Amino acid sequence: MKIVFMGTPEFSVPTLLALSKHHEVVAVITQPDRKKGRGKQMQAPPVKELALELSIPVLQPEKIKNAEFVKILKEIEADIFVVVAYGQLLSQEILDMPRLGCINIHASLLPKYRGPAPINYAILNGDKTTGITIMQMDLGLDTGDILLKEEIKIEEDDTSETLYTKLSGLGSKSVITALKSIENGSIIREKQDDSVSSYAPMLTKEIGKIDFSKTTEEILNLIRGLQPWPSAYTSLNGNVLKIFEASMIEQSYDGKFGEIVEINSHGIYVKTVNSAIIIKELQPQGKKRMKTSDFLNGTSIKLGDTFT
RNA sequence: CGCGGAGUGGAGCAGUCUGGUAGCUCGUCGGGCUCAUAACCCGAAGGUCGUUGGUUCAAAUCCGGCCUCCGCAA
Repeated sequence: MKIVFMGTPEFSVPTLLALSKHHEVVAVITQPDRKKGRGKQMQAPPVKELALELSIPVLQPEKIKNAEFVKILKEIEADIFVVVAYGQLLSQEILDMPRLGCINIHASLLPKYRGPAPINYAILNGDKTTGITIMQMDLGLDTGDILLKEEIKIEEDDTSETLYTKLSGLGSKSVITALKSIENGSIIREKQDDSVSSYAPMLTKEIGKIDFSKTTEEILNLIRGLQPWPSAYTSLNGNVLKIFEASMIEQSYDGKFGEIVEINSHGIYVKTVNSAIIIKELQPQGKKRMKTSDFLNGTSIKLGDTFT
């Protein structure tokens, strides 16, 4: 099939790669290069880099709804648009443009976790499974008819980072399957049940602040669910510490919430409402991410110090 | 030119203000102790102090350029 691909971040990359092997990708539409990072360096989206490697024409409209650009899109005369984390909303005019409409990969089992941060919220809420959904796009935000769903287990040691990779790979396989069914007419469209839908809003820095008066499980989910950004964080003696890896211990301790109740070769034990978390990997302000044992070699913290 | 922190043996840090023998904790290697150990004791190796110019009798330390890493903000 003749496909126009729309996507931007790393998540979209495996799908573009898979499509390029099975179909004719005639154009890649991605967000414009943006200033990123500390300096002001312009950076190309990951999808653009792959597209250039594959010698597929890249288009980067500031606004895809722009009349001028819509005209260009139309002239391409694609069979279908495949959209994966593109970052701009499409108009009805664009949705209607290709013969087979537009399909989208979403990283949750819709109608659960519509919106921009489905992977993170699956972990934050302690879900045991999640998955990806291929849907026929409509004007709403992730409200289109479901074409295909694939479920995947969330492992104990999964973080939003590892899940991101898994789901992005799964999505790239599923979209090929879905396209096959679309092509031979065997696809079945299923309406979403709005009454059980939920929304996963954009992440903010603020939600990463660890509240040690919560349970150990909740805190560990926070740590796992916000990687690699925005990260769970706390502070000690006025310095911000990001926490990257921690585990639980089933034992209750005396002391204030957030107090260091034990330090040993396993890590730093911090009291929570029901037990303690053991911090194993962290990152002090201005420093690199490091193992707790390394951190302890150069810092003088002691029992009774409290994270706030 | 967005704000700020940092580059010192393999790791994490101190020393830099107030130039003058390179230090701490851990790891590594050798030996000892122990039923045994990630524990303890003794000893050893390992660093052109990011790079490059300058100031000086003398620079990790003071001054200038460059490179790299990171936090914040976007």
